[in-house]
Amino acid sequence: MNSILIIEDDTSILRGLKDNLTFEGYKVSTSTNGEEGLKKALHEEFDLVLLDIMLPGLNGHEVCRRIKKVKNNLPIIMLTARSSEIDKVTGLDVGADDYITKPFGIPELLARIRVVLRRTNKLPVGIDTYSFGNATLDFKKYIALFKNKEVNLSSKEFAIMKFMIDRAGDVIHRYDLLQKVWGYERVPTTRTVDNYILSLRKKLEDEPSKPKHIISIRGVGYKFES
Amino acid sequence: MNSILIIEDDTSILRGLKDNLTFEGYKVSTSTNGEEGLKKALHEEFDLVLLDIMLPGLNGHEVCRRIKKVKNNLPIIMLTARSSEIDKVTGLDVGADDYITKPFGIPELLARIRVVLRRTNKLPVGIDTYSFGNATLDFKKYIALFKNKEVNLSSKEFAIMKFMIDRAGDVIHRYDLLQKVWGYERVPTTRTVDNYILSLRKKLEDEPSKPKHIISIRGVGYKFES
DNA sequence: ATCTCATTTTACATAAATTTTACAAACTTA
DNA sequence: TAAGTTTGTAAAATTTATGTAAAATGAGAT
Repeated sequence: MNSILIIEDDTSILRGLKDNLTFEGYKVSTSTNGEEGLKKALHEEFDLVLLDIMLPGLNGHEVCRRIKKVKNNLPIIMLTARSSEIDKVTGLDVGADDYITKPFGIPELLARIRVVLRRTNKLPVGIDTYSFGNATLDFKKYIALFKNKEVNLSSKEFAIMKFMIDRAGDVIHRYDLLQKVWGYERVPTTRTVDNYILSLRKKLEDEPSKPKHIISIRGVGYKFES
Repeated sequence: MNSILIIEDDTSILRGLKDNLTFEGYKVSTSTNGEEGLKKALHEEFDLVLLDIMLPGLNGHEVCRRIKKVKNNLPIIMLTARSSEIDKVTGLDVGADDYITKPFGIPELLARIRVVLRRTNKLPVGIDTYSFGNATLDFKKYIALFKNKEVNLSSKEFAIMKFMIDRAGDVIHRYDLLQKVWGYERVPTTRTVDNYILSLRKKLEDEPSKPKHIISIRGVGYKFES
């Protein structure tokens, strides 16, 4: 069951959201002001935060920025009032994963929540090793085995594999990889990605030049298949 | 619910439009001048823009051009006072999807809106595979099957199929295909399109020379029919 | 400071996609 | 039917993306 934290000062909207999300099977926790919400987000464990931009005290942008500073991987969807001139660019700039404009329908919100959760999904809790072909990766101990022999993967290589394995079967755009693995600002030449792919293939594929798991989709990006 | 942005400086027309469209169930946002309208169009999410040509400051043509430059797929219907041929032509030239001449009746406007929205409708959210005849396309995984065997489609071929399938049943002008799939600047010989069509038929039709799904409309372009 | 390793950039080769060209076939129109 | 278009088709020519290795850069550790 996924847990969601809602930070929203309008109690009628808050109640509506909570009821709907609870009904959908999410574990919901709420907060009506920025400071408290931030504290909860940082100290408790959530899978997603719904964050209103207009908040008394600490505003949504600031809360978002501070959450992301500490918990970069905690996904955040911003709720913005339609009449306000807030543009989505600044919202996403601040690190939010998505935004939705009020008034919004619950189905739309649910859809976005599913997308974000899916996108940021981690390996099932408790399991932090993954095997494919002759390779086994332990994402907790940062140990990689190939044909039962330890091979050295850098932390970025682990990050890439994690990202791809979490989305096994989906085509991953080069751009997404750069955004999500390398971070926001950082935009190295896209060839960097290719070189990592090359290196990972060398380390984890039986025949690096005929990869079975780390596959190119020309014109788009790469795909991991177990 | 579809959202519409109206950019119109005459406040009485604006009010009338807004009321009518709201009543019809659209989510309506408005703007009375070019600059602001442009900003909204670019930074917020709309399904359609109604754009007056005569605007103080930035005129409608210019707004249209700039919107299309960034959001090529955001449909725009121009509202024009003069019914001169010139206006129509330059209006469509600038990238508008349709135009309507004042004074117009609300039923006519509604009809055009429906047409434009229908035309630009994408595959239903969450569904990213599509089947017809013996072919199945997965637009997310970039996998194409024909008679249950995987065939290789390039990313551009996928893009063309996506474009046509989204408009299934509509005749698609060669020119549109070039504009929308290839982008603005890029204008290869139209024979390029034909060659892609040829290639797609070979890959996805039972009898490539007697296509059942990817159909030619002489003098216009092509049409996809499931 | 020097060494080591991870990371990024550069450069070039190669494979694949894309575009152009050319001509045949089909259709339109007068 | 003949002339003029438009489309089908294959193959050649060109461009672009990716594979790949090696050099340059940077950040820590000794």
